[in-house]
Amino acid sequence: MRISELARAADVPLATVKFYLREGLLPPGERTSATQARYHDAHLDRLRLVRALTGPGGLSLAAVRRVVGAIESPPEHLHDLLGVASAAATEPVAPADHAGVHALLESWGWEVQDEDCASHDQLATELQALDDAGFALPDGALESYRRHMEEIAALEVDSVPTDSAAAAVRHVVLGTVLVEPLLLTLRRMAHQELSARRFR
Amino acid sequence: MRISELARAADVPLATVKFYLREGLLPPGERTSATQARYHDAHLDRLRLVRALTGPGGLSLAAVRRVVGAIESPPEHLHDLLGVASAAATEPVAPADHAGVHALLESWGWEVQDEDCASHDQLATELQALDDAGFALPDGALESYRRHMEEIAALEVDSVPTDSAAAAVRHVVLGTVLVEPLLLTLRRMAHQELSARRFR
DNA sequence: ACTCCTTGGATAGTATGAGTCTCCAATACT
DNA sequence: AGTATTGGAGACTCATACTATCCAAGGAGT
Repeated sequence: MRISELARAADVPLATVKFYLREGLLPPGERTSATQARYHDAHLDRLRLVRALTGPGGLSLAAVRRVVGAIESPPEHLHDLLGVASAAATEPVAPADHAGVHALLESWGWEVQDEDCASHDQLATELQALDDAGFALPDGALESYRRHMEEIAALEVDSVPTDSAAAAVRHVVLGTVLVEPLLLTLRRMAHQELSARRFR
Repeated sequence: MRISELARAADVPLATVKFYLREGLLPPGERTSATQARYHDAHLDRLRLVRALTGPGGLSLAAVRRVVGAIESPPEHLHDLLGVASAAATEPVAPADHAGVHALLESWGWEVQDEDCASHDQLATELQALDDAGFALPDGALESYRRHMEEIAALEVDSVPTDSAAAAVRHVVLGTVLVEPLLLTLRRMAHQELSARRFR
């Protein structure tokens, strides 16, 4: 298909498609002449992926760039792949003091540490922010959060397709990014529901 | 304290404090003369709240404006208060078709519907996004997500302080906004951990 | 009283992110 | 032949969240 058809098919303004091409979020089409190129279903899929990630997923273009980078050069080991995909979708955070976090993880029996400890910094930063805001988590809350997230993650890890690397990355990225708002909305709705029962 | 002391105490640039005053995120100080005003601990608390919400909480100033609005005119019924606080912290979304969502909620025994259905629109939009991206939730995933979020919410609703309206709003807003990134990070770390066990 | 600092208020400027618009000469369809 | 479309480049726009500059009035230290 031609660029204008691609744009129409994905319901994205032509100027934006050109912009994504310039930014390398979309690979260039297959040139048929000096002023013409042809695009395929793969381009359409990619374009839809970009829109899903920037729109509902709320990712910045920088994060999307990392994600498509991960898709285009998948590491050979499936486990690393998941890590890369998940890291790509996360905004990087400044290094923090994560001694406390290490102790916590150990008490949970979590042994993985990505060598740069990015997720530890993340967690430490977030706990610090709660503290700075003068918000104390209720007793056992963190433990309970961990337990629930672990169960959710278990379900999700089991459903990752193991046949093709591309499919696995796609699944992991979308599952990570698009399910997040869903979880948060369910939590907020549950707050509504339970507070109605409790206080009315 | 004077404005410069306020700024220093909260570790916020003076120019930014002035900006927040202009924007109404910080109430004006108590005037002592034509060119002087005095600020109190309440101002410092507010300033720290704003920074916690915009920084780690990741809220836009528009959302912060809604939140402080909710804090300044608290509805008299505690339940409504929670709803307002939680709605204030959410970016509004365009109305969507939520017939399917209604059916879903009914099957969960969730009966609350805020009259404008904002959270239903939210949920419907997110499910739609998943669908548009060609991502099918594994069987029973949604149900499982709901169950876990309900349990988390139950814990949280029980820990809301019921003594003062201001304390309740503060708790709800911070708990909603600052715990969100925490939950997501735990989920991602759990993915790492479980995928390591599963695929290595 | 004199000097220098700080304040509130207003206006203007900056940085970043994410597009959007305009032109162009070179094709491509009809 | 004539109109429409293309790729490419550059400039422009819009929003958000600050920063910076300027000012005249008012306080503080000597």
